[in-house]
Amino acid sequence: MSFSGKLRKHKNAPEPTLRRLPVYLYFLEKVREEGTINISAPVIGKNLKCDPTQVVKDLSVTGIKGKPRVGYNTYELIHALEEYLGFNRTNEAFLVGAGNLGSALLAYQDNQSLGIKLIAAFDVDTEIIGTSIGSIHVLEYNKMFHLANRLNVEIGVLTTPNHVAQKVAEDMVNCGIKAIWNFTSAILDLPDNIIVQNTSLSTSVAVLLRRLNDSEK
Amino acid sequence: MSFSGKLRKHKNAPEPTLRRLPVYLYFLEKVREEGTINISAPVIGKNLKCDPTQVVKDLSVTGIKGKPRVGYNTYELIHALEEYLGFNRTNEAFLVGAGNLGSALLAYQDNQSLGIKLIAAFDVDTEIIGTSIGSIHVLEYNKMFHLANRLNVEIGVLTTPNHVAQKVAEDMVNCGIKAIWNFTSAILDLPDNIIVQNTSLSTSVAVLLRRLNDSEK
DNA sequence: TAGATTGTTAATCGATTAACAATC
DNA sequence: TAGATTGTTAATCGATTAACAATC
Repeated sequence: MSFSGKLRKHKNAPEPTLRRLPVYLYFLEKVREEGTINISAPVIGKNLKCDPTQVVKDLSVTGIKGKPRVGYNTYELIHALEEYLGFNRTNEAFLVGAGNLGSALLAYQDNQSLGIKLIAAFDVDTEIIGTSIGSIHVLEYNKMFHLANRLNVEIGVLTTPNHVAQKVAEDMVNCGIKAIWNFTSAILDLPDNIIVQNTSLSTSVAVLLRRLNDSEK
Repeated sequence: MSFSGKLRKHKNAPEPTLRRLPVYLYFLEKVREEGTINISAPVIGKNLKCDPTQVVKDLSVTGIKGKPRVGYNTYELIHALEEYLGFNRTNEAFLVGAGNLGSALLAYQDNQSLGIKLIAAFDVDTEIIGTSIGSIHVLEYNKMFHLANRLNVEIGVLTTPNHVAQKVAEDMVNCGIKAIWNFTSAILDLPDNIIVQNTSLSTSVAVLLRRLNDSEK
């Protein structure tokens, strides 16, 4: 048995659980707006069409306690989820590649929170450098290196064409970026301590098509 | 033991496997361009940083056979993966909500295949109705019902604001759409036979932030 | 033939589900 | 008090990993 020096505030959630937590959070925010003060796992499960036992288990990772017969306090639960997921911190990020997908993300966050805050966008296309998307200016790519020194940005969003993705990712790492949200199909080869979160659209399509084909026997 | 009438051509892959298959496919296409004729699971594993045993198991769902000492024929494997994933069929789809994210998807598919083909886009905003994004015209939302009768579209892509998502999804179902690729945060309540593939951006962010926080002890 | 790789079967690991005691 | 719900522990289910025989 080992004692890791600093006490863990939260339990470590398995990834499937982690992926469900933002869904609960969105649902709870909707429910709070309707003025609901307490909500139970069975009610959450009914709305989200999932097993109430699993809801209880998932929510337990936040450390929040519910009351038998009553359920959880909506406000407390939202707060605990935001804290657990890190959504209440600023999480500033750079975006590289202000093309279609990139500008969609930039515009998106004006209306709805992503969980991270894009504070600057970079591109090499002189046609879009200097323009603004949402409230963010698109800057010359080379400016990234200079800006990275001043601001202490740890997250990079990669929405470039596939063929430059590896190079840009390496540049991001040199700028001190620790985690890359990769929307390209490129397979990034980076130091082990760098976190790469791949979000390929094909993955979702693959799952959708398969379920569709299976349903048609 | 039951005999299900029609012989299954392929094995049923677990979802984690399914999610990895497009990654193999992308890598193999890159490798084919370089002229590689045969490729083994250990080589794939080394490049994609995953376990060679798992590669073998994953690829086996396609039914393709490799040769000991040699590996798999690149071309055959790509073909089998495309077939298994359904990427070689047209998979025509409607998109509703030609805002930021919607237009990004429309423009995206001009450069790179999504695995599905968006053939029409609909919106209610008179400012964008009549415009073209990529090679697709944005049509008046009400036209969807008429067009759905003529074309036999089974897939709907939902990129509307959250508050209209449920209504649009119901309309899609009434148009005969069987599978919905949902980019909104809305929790859709639809008949059980309708396939809903949720692709929420927050989910990815949640996983990324957690891994980042964990890495910082 | 020797050695590398496939492919299958068994063992392990982890997540989900079920059962039940605690409690409000 | 009775009943509903939490929360924990055990059982099940499924995916990953390991072991090894088959084979080119």
